[in-house]
Amino acid sequence: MADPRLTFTLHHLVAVLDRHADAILRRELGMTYSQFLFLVTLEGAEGVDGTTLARHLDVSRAAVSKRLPWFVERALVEVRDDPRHGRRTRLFLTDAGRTLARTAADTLEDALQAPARSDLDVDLDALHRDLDALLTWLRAGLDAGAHDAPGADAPDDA
Amino acid sequence: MADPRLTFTLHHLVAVLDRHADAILRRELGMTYSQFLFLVTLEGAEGVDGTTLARHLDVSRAAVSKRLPWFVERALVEVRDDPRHGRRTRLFLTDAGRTLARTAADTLEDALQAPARSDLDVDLDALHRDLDALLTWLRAGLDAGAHDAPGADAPDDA
DNA sequence: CCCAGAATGTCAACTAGTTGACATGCTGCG
DNA sequence: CGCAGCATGTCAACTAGTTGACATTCTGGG
Repeated sequence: MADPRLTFTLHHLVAVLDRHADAILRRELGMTYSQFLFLVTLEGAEGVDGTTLARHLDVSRAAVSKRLPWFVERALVEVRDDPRHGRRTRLFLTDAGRTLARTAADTLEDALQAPARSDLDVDLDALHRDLDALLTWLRAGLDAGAHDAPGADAPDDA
Repeated sequence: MADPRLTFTLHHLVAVLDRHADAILRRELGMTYSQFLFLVTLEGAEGVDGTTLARHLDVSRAAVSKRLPWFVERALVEVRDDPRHGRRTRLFLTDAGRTLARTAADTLEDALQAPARSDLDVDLDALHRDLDALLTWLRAGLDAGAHDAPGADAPDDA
């Protein structure tokens, strides 16, 4: 990374994508990109507790704890007590939450990915495979070389 | 993006890269990844004013304004008045700042990119080309389709 | 020349995350 | 059983950004 351009391109790309997705969702659905991420992530892991959702979102437990009331007030997410564990809660999408997550996903699909697949001369699937390989390699390297570097752990989903 | 996995992989990859780079720099040089970004970005644009540096960093003017004293106190960055413009300042790396930026870049190179090039079965240059193409396409699409979506502007460097 | 308007750096108030501490509940070893 | 230890959710304090407002400085068209 003495030549850090690949990393820079990645950062830039993510920033532009996020901004664009955020603008679309705000305009079309009055929601934020990170609200979308929250809902979609939960959709893919329904019934998990807060700790697990935090791990899926790559965010702290406290962050999830602070954001939850917003979704509950709007009846997008339901928090149920775990009957087997007084401390733990289980999180579910309501029907409205699921519908919103899917509508948002479709909106982004139509606005971004579909156009990209049709007019861009890049094989997105191959690209995705390479990025995945890179990610996997990185994680392996981290676990191996990092005696003192903590970072995220618990290979539970990815 | 009804199938948002490419975006997710990108986010994940960037997060892992940043965490790893941050850990390395903290351990080896007692500095933060975002401090490194600040220095490297300035190295590539020496003499710019705060507004321009903010644009290069993809961050607000206020953010640069708040961070500058930290670098100046440590004699890594020098702020000179622009003789032609009483309000504007021009920003330069000191020798120490330049040295630190380069050491940090080399450290990351050794720890990440070099190993990746040697044991990873991914063509990083091709990957970079594809990401660049995607980024370029995205930006073009934004400028074209976004009547109301503001976003960043001023095609000045990238 | 002059003044409307834009650009610059900074400030205050806010936002969404972090870490570390805590009370509480569960688990398993003796 | 009992209790040491871990996991869970939440809180307070902090961090690094944001936006919007501001004073100040420059610029350009009458």
